[in-house]
Amino acid sequence: MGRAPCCDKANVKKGPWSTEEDSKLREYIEKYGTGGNWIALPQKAGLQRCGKSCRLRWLNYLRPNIKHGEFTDEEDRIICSLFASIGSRWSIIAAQLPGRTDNDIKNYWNTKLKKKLMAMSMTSEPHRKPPPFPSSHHTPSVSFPCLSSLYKDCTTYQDPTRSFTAFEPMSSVQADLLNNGNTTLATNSSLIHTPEALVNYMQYYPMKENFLMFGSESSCTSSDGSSGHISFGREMKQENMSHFQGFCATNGYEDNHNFMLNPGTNNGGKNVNQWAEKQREYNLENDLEDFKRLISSSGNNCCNNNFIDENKTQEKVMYFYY
DNA sequence: AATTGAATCAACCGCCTCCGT
DNA sequence: CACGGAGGCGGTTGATTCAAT
Repeated sequence: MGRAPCCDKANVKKGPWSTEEDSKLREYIEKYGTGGNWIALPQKAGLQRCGKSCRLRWLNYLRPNIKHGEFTDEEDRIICSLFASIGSRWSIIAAQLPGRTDNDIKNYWNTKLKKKLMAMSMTSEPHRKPPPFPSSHHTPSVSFPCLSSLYKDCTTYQDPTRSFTAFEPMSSVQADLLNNGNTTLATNSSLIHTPEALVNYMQYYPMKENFLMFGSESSCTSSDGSSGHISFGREMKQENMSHFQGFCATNGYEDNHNFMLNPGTNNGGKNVNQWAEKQREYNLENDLEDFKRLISSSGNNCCNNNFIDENKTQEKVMYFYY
């Protein structure tokens, strides 16, 4: 037996809203508010609609200050940046764009922006190949000295075309992004911060579910793990953390932060890194406030936010996947 | 002008989370 | 702690509009 429906499906109207219905709903809410009870609202307002439908209509269309029409370049940039940082958390993205609804942004992304970015990428760099696997002569130009040592560990890399096997593809993405010639990459909290970088990433290394990267592309503290911040990917639940493998690249592998993995041992040419310590710090589920701060700091120099200790120079990046 | 396929976007569905009991 | 109801969310659908032929 399934859950009880939220309303009497037989007696509610579905489909597009008429102007009369819109008027009724708008007038009622302007006069009485929602009363904190959407389920009861349609009856009170004289509407033969499901409460959820009323809520959706109000939030997405009728409420004041809703912005319709073309998205601006700035809005595009914000959407790209946040999508790269948090994935399809449309309500959170919408919260950063006054007047825009999650539904709007979702539709815009799915129907236009994604294609726009792809087209932009293909037009600007039609010859572009997947980022080559980095070698010792392919050291990132932006301050990321740790990557050179990281590359040395990537000896098992076999197929540069697809998939996140071991650690290497992600590091090549990282290197490519950093070599993208885009200065914002080095200063903002989101590594994939520009449309071009995002497209480049998506094109060759499609986003995997449950992928998350910790760390900073810029200076970070090294002693307590407090500098690590979510740079890219999606949330992961704490109960899944034990299934993660990953690595940590720092200037000194001896570090053992509470959110870090122990450095991988070389096992027949393969890195075998194990989740080693506490897992709490950067779980989006648990740290919504930190996460919000991260979002709100997007676009600011990372040294000004709470996640970065500007006095420390050691750099690190962590990738986790499963 | 008619047809057809693509694009758009409002709305729905079902799952998850939160909160009161 | 368990349960149930309501709100919230993201994915998907389908009607409508647009563009190409």
